[in-house]
Parts: sequence; structure tokens; C-alpha cells
Amino acid sequence: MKINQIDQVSLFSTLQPETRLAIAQRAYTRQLQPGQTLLIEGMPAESCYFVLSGELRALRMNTEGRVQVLARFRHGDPLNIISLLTDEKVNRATIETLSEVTVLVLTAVDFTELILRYPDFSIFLLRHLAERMSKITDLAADLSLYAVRARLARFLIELADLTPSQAGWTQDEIAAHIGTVRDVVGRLLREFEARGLIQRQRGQIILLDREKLNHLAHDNER
Amino acid sequence: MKINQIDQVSLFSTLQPETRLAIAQRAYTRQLQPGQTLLIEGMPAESCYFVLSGELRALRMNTEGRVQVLARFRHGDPLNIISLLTDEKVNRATIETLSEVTVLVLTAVDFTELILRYPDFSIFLLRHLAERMSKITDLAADLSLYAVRARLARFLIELADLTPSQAGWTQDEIAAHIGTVRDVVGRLLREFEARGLIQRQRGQIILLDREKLNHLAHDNER
DNA sequence: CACGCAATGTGACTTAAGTCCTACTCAGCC
DNA sequence: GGCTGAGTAGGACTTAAGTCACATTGCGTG
Repeated sequence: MKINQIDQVSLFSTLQPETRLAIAQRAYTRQLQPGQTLLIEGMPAESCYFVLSGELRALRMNTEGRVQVLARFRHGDPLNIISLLTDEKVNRATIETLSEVTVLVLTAVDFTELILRYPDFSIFLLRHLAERMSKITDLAADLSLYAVRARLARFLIELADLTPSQAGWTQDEIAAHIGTVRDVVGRLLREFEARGLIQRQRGQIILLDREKLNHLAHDNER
Repeated sequence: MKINQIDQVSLFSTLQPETRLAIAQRAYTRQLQPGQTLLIEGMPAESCYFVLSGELRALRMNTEGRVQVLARFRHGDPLNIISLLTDEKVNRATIETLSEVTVLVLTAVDFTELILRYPDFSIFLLRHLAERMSKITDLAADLSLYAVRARLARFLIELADLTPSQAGWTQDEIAAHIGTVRDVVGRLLREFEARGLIQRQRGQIILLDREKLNHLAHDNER
């Protein structure tokens, strides 16, 4: 892949020019359609990826087909590195695209070589991992310690903070993120609306009473 | 701290002698009593630790006092590095000792310096983080996708695999690990015993029907 | 425009799991 | 040897949350 393309990955901007060059020499790009499965949980891990554009999600599924989203990836995020760093070298989650996606592909061999040779690369990865570790820890604690109502309230607040235009979230997707099912999300959204906490139009959700929502998010009451 | 002491940390054995020396020059040890709290969630993160001996656990607690254990640490495990690597520099969990403990303390400044100067140190951390990431991911997925019965079955199997002498686990502790409450653990253990899946004596649990337990662990049925 | 699929709305029902209580067991210890 | 407190046993009750079934809406595409 061309070096100037690597330079466009803004998150690589913390890396030394030599390191960027080394990555560029080994990596190649790959295009993916929306809704495509990039990796399947349990399969041998052969390479890792870096998101250049588009959005993906990591998920686990149980025997009944219920889905839990574990992470979302976008521009600059490394992807599947845990599977490569771990002893078993097996994909730890299924990864699907949510939009059209371009990724940078790095084989396992190249990856380990880069880590050993370019210290700033492993620091770069370390920071990313720490960030993701924080998020997944929050998820685990939430799932265990808070009721669905609280998790939904928190989700809505975070969503509103993150993206001003939070359209395109189906109830199914919300459910897969907060660890429940569609029906329950629908019920609770209606409840929130009836209580004047939110307002909905064309699938968009507007927070009306952030105070009360925030209270709901941190207490297991109604 | 003395270098020969550092050399005793078997997990540091993958590090270069210079790196070990650098750690030894900056770190100091600290003794802790059983049941002591080393770190409190939400407080500013000032240093990280490495376990020399004894055992600790990381946990989160909700407003009602319910506890979820997020990780266990023992000899060689780094501890609180996520809090230091993350932007906010705040402890991401409460950490308590389970026994008498000796830790190696490294201030935030020394830690970042070591990372920048000794590449093998960051690779060492990277591997640890990947391992822990795997575990916490499993936890989150389990909490979301499997019923308590399945989580308990899995827990019992893992426990039996890990330590041949799995005494000293109170129902309360099991509950805090698998994300439920004492009463429920007690009920289910009795059920398992009545069904001939396990046998209990003096707090010790012996697996009788690993097959069926394993089936329970992977399906959400009874 | 009509058709069909995806998303949502909504009530009725079921149940896992949590809560509450009271009683029992057992080890340690003054 | 009786007392204390931590851990366990076990029943009764409540409820959050999941399941099921079916209606409705809305959007994109032939």
C-alpha cells in the first residue's frame, strides 16, 4: 500500500515515519460491503486489521441466536489484535461491517515482527487496548449490576453525547448493545416517552429530561 | 528494591536484564494485609503495581452494595496499568487483597518512562492486557447471553480445572464472580447436588457429571 | 402504485431470578 | 462449654424481564 495512504490514517500520526513506512510496506487494503462478516468467532486468527473508513462491530452470539455487541470500530481502530496476542491464536469474537468499509490487513507474522521491531507501534497498541479494556469493563459491570432500564438510560445519554445526529439505531441494535431483546427496548422507550424523558420522531430520539435519565442510569429504581 | 528480588518474579523472566534492572531501580515493595483495599474506583491513579505474592481481586459495586468481581490477580500480574494508560488517569475499579500480599509499586511517571525506554516492557504489558481482555470479554458475553445456571456450571468446571483443591469459596464469593446473589447460588448448588451433578463436603465441591455440567454451561436450558 | 420486507407497537402470559425471613451448622474463642 | 458470627439451608413471595402472538406502520423497489 502507498505511504501517503498510511499517512491519512490520522491515528497513525503518533507513529514515527519509519514505523509508518514499515506498516505500509507490509499491509494491504481490503474493501468490504455493508453487512459482511469479516471474522468468525472460534476460527484461527490469521491477521489483524486497521479500520481506514466505515464502521464495524464485534459480537458474540448464543445458541438461541441472541446477540451481544462487544465493541464498535471506526477510523483508526485496530481490530483482532487480541486474538493474535493471545496464546490460542483464535478469533475472540465475530466481526461484521455496518457500512461500506476499508481496512488495512496485516498478517500475523508481519504483525509480530512489527511489534518486536518498532517500539512505538506496541505503545500505540497498548493505548488502544487500554481504551477498549475500559469500555468492556464498563459493559460487564453494567450487565451485572444494573437493570435494563438503567442501562438503556445510560445508553441514550452516551449516544446523545457522542453523536448529535443519532438516527439509524433500530431497537434491535440498541438491544444487542445493552444486553436485552427488542421487545423490552421498545417497551422502555415508550415508557420513557410517556414520562416525558425523551421524545421520538422518525426513529430519532431527543432527550427532554437529562436529569431524570441520569438518575435512572445510576440507580436501580424506576 | 534489590535486583535479585526482581529476578524472582518469574513473569519478568521474559524481560531483558537491563529492563529488569531499570524496574528494580525505580520500584519499591509494599506489604498488605488480607481484606485490605489497595485502590478505590474513581480515585486518581497515581501508580501501578505488580503482584509478587498473594492474591487480589478487582471489583465494581453498585449503589445497593452488590458486587461484581472483574478480575483476579496473582504472582506476576500487572495491576492498574489500564488506569494509567487511559486518558483520564482514574482508577477503573476497586482492588482488594484476598490474602496477605506483597506488591511492587511503580509511580505513574516511572511507568510511562519505562514504557517509552524499554520496548520489551511494553510488549510484556501488551500480552498481559490481551489475556485480561479475553477474560473480561468472556465475562461480558456470559452475563448477557447465558442464564445464571449456565454461568454457575461453567464456573464450577473452570474452578475444578484450575485448582484441584477448590476449597475456601463461599457462596457469596461465587455469586460475586458470576454476577448474581448468594441465595441463588445456594439454591442452584442444591439443585445440582440433587441431580447428581456435583457432591459437596465441607465446602468443597466435587464434579460428578462433568458431561451434563458442560452441557448446562453451553445451553440455556435446565 | 402496490407489494413486500423491515421495523415497530402492544397486550397477554411465563418464568428466571431476585428478595425476604427464619432457622440451622459449625468453627473459633473467651 | 456456652457464645458469637460467618456461612449455609430452605421456604414463601415478588417482579423484572423475557416470550409469544399479532397488528400496524413505513420505506424502498419493481
